[in-house]
This record gives sequence, structure tokens and C-alpha cells, in this order.
Amino acid sequence: MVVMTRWLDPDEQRTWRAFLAASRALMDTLDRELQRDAGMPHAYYEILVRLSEAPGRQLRMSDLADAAGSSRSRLSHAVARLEAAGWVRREDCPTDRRGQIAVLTDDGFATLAAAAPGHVEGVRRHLFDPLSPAQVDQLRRISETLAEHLTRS
Amino acid sequence: MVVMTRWLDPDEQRTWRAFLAASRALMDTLDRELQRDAGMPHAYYEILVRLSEAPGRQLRMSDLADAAGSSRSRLSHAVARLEAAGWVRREDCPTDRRGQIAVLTDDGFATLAAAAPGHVEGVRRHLFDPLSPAQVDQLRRISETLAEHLTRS
DNA sequence: CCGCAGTGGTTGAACGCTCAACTAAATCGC
DNA sequence: GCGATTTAGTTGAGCGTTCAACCACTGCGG
Repeated sequence: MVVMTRWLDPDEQRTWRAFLAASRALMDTLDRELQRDAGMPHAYYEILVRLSEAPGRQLRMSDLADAAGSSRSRLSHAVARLEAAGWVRREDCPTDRRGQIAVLTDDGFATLAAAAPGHVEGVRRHLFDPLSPAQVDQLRRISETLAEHLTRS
Repeated sequence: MVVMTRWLDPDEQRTWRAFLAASRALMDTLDRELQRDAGMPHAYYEILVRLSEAPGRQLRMSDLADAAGSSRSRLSHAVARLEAAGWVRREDCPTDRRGQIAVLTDDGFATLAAAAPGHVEGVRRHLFDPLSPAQVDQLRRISETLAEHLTRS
């Protein structure tokens, strides 16, 4: 049986393309700024952030992957690089011999602390400043709805 | 002089992280679906779409790069691959000897036509279906504001 | 005209991500 | 307890993106 495609109407078309352009431009810009100012891509920055917020500045690899919205493979490669940079250290998990624990080093914390102000300024300038408070609120609700929907399916 | 960082308040923090998670999950999902069903990443799909909408199904490389929100280098590499796949052909520009024109082949058009319904379904399912009509409208305004702001700076 | 800055486009290396295959350890089912 | 399944994490190959360097051509200033 042939199922008719529910094509996008002009308004949806416009919304989708605007969203695409905006999110791509935003992420590209922040990525470039972070690479220039801190020598790391945004994905790596986020890993350091999550570690810095965890108790003892450490997390199991799987938990870190979940927190950073990363695949295990991606995280494994990323932590290997972060370890080579001296920003993260790996330790064996005492309760599960399969496990590995990623620990943020003092050097990593210092690097993160140095990068954070500039990055936050970027987020503010490119995301929050152009939007009204109402729009920020709308964006939060929309994003939470989408994120919740995407992780459930 | 020391300038105080304007840190994100808890609401902004939450908004930013939700947006990050949502847009990343959305793009990852659509990318994976497109790769699985059509054998190409979303960026390549978009290039074919832009070509298919242009008069004569062809565009100057620079115009195509702008339309697809891509860097020239990225587009150059991408078109090389699309050409190898037989979906795009390169022609010399008659009015500017530096120029190259990317032309969508019949094969490319057919591949796009075959991929489109599944992709549109994905966009609908993951983006529009979870949102209310009002939220779709909000998202359009927000995205257009951000996109306009980002391209101006 | 001619020199030269700017534009259009490509290239190669380095890097990050994906996918599938793999090892090792924990846990489930009986 | 013991085999089968599942879970944790890593690895390597292949692909796409970035960045800087580069060539070829255009168009502007004098």
C-alpha cells in the first residue's frame, strides 16, 4: 500500500530551514571561538564541564557519556585525547572491574576555568542577547519537549 | 581592567543545556536515519535539495555554499564526493573562468526523490509532531532572529 | 594598460565522529 | 554453579570537516 508523504507546508518549511540555519551557525560559531581561545572543540569542553560538576570531579565513562550526550565510542576517543593533553586521567573502577573512571586533573580544571568566561560570553552574545526573555522561556520549553521526545524513541 | 563575566543564571543554564541536548539529538537522529536510508549524511542531502530547487538544477559553487550554509572548502570536498557518486556534475562557468557550476544529475535527482519522503517523515516525527502549532511559530521566530543575528556578525 | 589586491575554488593534512568488531567482566536463567 | 546473554569500554578503518596554503582569474587604481 502506498502511504502519502505528509510534506511540509510553507510555514513548516520555513521553520525547519530557519532552525537548521540557526543551530548550525550557532554551533559552528561557538565551536570556532572555543577552538581559537581554548584549543578544544565544544564537545571536549562539555566533557570537562560535566566532570568538573561531578562529586570528586570524576565520573564513570558511561555516566559521562550520558551526561555529555555522547556515544561510548566517541567518548572513548575523546577521553584518550583529553588524557594525552593532561586534562583527564583514567582510573580503574573499584566496584566493577570492567569500569573506567575519568578524573578531571588540576590542569584540566585550570584550563576549563580559563576557557569558561569567554565561552559563556559567546553563548550570551549569540544566543541570549538577541532573544527576549519570553523567547528564552519558549526556547527552553520547546527544547525540553524535543529532548524528552528524542531520548524516549 | 577586569571585566566581570556575566554568568548564566539557573534558568539560562537550563535553557542552554536543553537546547544543546535537543538540537544535537535531533541532528544526530536525522543524520543517522538519512545515512541508513539514503546512504548520505544530512549535509549532502541538503546540497542536493538546494541544487534541485535552483533554475536548471545548477548553481555556482559559491552560491551553493551560501545556500547550504557551508564553507567553500567543505562544499568543494562534498561536491567531489557527490560527483564520484554520480549525483552531481561539474561544469565550467562561461562568464567567469574561475567559476565552477555544480549540476544535479538525473541520477542525483532520482536519489533525492527517493530519499525525500523518509526524511520529511523524520523531520515531522522528531520536530513538528511533539510541538504545538504555537510552539512551531515561536521556534520559527526564534530561529530567524538567531540566524539573522549570526550571519550579521 | 599594468600592477595588485581581492575573489573563486581546490588541495592536503590533521582531527573528530561513526560504525562494526572485539575483549573482558558481570549477571541472568536454570 | 555454569553456560548464555548483556554490559562496559576500546579499537581501527572510513568518512566528513577544518584550517591554512595555494593557484588562477577578475577588476580596480593609477
